[in-house]
Amino acid sequence: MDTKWWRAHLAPSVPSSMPNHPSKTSGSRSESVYSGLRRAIIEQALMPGDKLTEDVIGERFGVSRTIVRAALAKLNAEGLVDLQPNKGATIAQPSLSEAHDVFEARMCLERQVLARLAERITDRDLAMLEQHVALEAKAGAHDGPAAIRLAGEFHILLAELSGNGVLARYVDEVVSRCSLILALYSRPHSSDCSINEHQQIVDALRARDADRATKAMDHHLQAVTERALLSSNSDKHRDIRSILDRYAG
Amino acid sequence: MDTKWWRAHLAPSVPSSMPNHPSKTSGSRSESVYSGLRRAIIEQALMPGDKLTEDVIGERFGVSRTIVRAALAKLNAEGLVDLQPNKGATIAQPSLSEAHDVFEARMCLERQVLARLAERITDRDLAMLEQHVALEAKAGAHDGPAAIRLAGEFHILLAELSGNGVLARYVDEVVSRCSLILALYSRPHSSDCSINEHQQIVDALRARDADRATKAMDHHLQAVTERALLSSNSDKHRDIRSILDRYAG
DNA sequence: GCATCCATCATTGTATACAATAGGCTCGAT
DNA sequence: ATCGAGCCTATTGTATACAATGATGGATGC
Repeated sequence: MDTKWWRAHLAPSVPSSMPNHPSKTSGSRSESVYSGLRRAIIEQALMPGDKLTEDVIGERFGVSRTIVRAALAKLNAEGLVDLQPNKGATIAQPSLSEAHDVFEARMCLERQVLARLAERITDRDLAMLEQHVALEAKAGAHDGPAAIRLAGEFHILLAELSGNGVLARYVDEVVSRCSLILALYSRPHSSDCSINEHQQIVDALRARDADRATKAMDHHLQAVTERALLSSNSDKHRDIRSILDRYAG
Repeated sequence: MDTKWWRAHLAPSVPSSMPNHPSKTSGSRSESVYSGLRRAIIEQALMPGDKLTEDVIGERFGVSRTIVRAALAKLNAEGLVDLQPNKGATIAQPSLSEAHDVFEARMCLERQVLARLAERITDRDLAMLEQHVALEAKAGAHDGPAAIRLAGEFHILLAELSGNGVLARYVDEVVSRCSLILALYSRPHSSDCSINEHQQIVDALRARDADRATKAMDHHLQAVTERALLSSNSDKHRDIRSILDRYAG
């Protein structure tokens, strides 16, 4: 709890590589905290229910609470973080009902994405998708947290290639929230099956077969949804610090 | 430019009536600024391109820049406000391409809403819708800025009645952004036609006719979309202060 | 032993100070 | 008059101080 910690941490400049979304809260600092936390959540390093104390996060990322606060607000807007007045932030714990809503919205959005893609997809796009699936396969082998993230990013990539930025943003959001839902309700699944299903979607798109692609997607999401089971972690006081260090880069 | 203005303004407590979304940035203060600005934007009192200076807003709402900043960040996340680093916030000016994306997403989402509603709508829900349409008709008569807002709120109400919170949030967002788009690209339309079309949608829902409802909605949105024309307001330096006062309550 | 109350502490909410940046403006030179 | 260099001011970015709120734990009474 020593004060004046940052002076030491502050690198002279942090030129964050690539602003993921067009929307930015402000400078690159809160963005960096935001994306760090986001990644930690999506890779399930931070688990639903974990307390996100502003001071702790600020300490680990080398910024003041002001910045952390902005990042948390953004994560809250996305539904990844619960923010209770005067009690602070925790990783969101979607109820089963919310989970259902998210999946339904996701289905609806991704159908539209595929409909667009089946019409306008280019060979270059297909190449990118193939490459991504390959990446998934490789990461999936040694089942790192990266595999979880990559599985989601496949869908985000699809949405981005659709060319509709609004759709892309929403898909990004629902996919992220699905990570949370799986963390809460699913057994530690091997995502091998996912990869296979992703490949099928790409194949259908290559054939410009909107119908088959949609079917494949429906089946895929159905499979993911049905992994919703029991489970509930409740370590009252997990120490986040060491985890945050891994994501503060 | 006198400092220490707020002491005078600060009411002892501001028990904001109803938190629109479950997501809250923090306390009720930023919420109040947020919703005030939002309403001003949606009612087209604030126009695309208008500069939103933190100090000015803070002064009018009787809060510090900290609070204003949180509100602006949230509006930015919703796509209603552009936030450029070191240059501040302006009301968003969606490009035609963005406008198209928004409308496409909106169509997709609202179809899903209608599909759900056609199955599960109750008589009580229908009554609420009827009541709302009546309200629209009344407000539309003397064409206040409220009419614009109410037209949008019809769609938001539909989404909320659908029972899917995620869907509702997204519909809320795209509908709001449509206000901006209309402000930019449409002639000052009388929304009488809208009301009529809204009534048709309600009628279709009463008959539990998903198909007819969807058709009506498609037609309705089509009509709205096609009002996209020319126009561009560019008062370089509009004075926002008097407008803000009307929304600071 | 168990519940209750109060003191203490940890944490959040908010205003504000200070630094950095951007844009405008004056002034002089061409 | 037009252009550019350099100050000047308005505004944003960020850390921090202080207040308020909620949790925690220990002493007290039953």
